[in-house]
Amino acid sequence: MKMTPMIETFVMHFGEMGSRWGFNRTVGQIYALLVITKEPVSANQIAEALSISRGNVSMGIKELQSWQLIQLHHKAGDRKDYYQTNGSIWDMANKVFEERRKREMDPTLSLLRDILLDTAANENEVYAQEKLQEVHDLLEGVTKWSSELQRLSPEKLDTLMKLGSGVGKVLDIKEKLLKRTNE
Amino acid sequence: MKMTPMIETFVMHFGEMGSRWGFNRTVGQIYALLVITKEPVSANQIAEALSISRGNVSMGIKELQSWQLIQLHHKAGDRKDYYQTNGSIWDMANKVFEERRKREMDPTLSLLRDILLDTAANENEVYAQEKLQEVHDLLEGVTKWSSELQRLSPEKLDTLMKLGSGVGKVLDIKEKLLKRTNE
DNA sequence: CTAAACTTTCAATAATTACTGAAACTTTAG
DNA sequence: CTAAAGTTTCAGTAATTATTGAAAGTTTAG
Repeated sequence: MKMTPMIETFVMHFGEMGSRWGFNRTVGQIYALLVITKEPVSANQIAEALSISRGNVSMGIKELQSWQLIQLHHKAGDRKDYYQTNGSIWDMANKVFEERRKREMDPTLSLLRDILLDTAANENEVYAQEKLQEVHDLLEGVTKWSSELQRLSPEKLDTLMKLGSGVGKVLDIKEKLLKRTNE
Repeated sequence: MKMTPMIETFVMHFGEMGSRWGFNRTVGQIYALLVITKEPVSANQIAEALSISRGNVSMGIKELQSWQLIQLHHKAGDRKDYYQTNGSIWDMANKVFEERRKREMDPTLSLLRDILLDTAANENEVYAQEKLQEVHDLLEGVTKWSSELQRLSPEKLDTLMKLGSGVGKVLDIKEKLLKRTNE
């Protein structure tokens, strides 16, 4: 499978960005290739298109499957495994976001909970615990908020996003309504 | 400067997480140390506490300054440079978030814009461009939304976070109000 | 201006992470 | 059951990234 220059540009760029998004270059390239290819692609085709080893493709696929970003697809009368992306771009963003939360926030949150159970041994630790409490509360807030946003329907999320900072006005309206109810 | 076990646990953990948050281990450790230390700390104290070279501390400090996460602080009659964290924990989260957006989304967004200006050379590229357009729109939406959220006052943001998925109901109310106005 | 006190830079090297490819394993057609 | 067609694993190696420490640079007291 040969990539056209346009497609190659994107695939290579996505590879470079991959490491910033929490996966390695190869994984990024494989995913990009699957996103912009309509037909399911075999592991050998991936290896050929990206000029990487078959073994590397296998590990990349495993990684993408663990992120639930790709799907296995079989063709009748063909023993090869074919792959394609799983879900819409929006689903992809959600998955990446959730996976990153798990890797980037959950371990810290858990450690902070443990530390905050300990009793401070001196004034330095008292100050430290205050700060750690703040970090904990922030992480917990973001975690809860993001998991609740994910429970929102895509349409609502879309409305919310389009609203942008206009959300401030909507919050004001809510405040007023609440006040009126309480009066 | 000697760290107590509690403080060391946190500092080391933050170092490990650092690489997942977009900076390296040393930078994470230095920042953690500054967060939980009330008094400004000198570069030499940092090197001693973390058992790393003076040069490495210098580079770490440079990095943290570029993220605008720490501040220089001078003590009267002392030529040494002392450092302390800049702003609240919430400010820190904002800075990290913005910095990551710059590194993780802006370059891709810019590349996608360029590619989308090209004319598709064949049917594969037509399909590819459709997908790239989706990715572009998603990234642009998130970018715009996050920059608008940052413009919101901390109190509003707090309200919004606490609201969680309840934001759905508020959006419904807004819809109804709009309808009434249009009738 | 000079030298002491401090900071930064960067080439060399250490540590980490990713990739290859051959061997082991799995599945299925015949 | 056997062999062919495919996939996965993993030890060795390549590539990348982080760290050290000595040298160069900067600032200021005297």
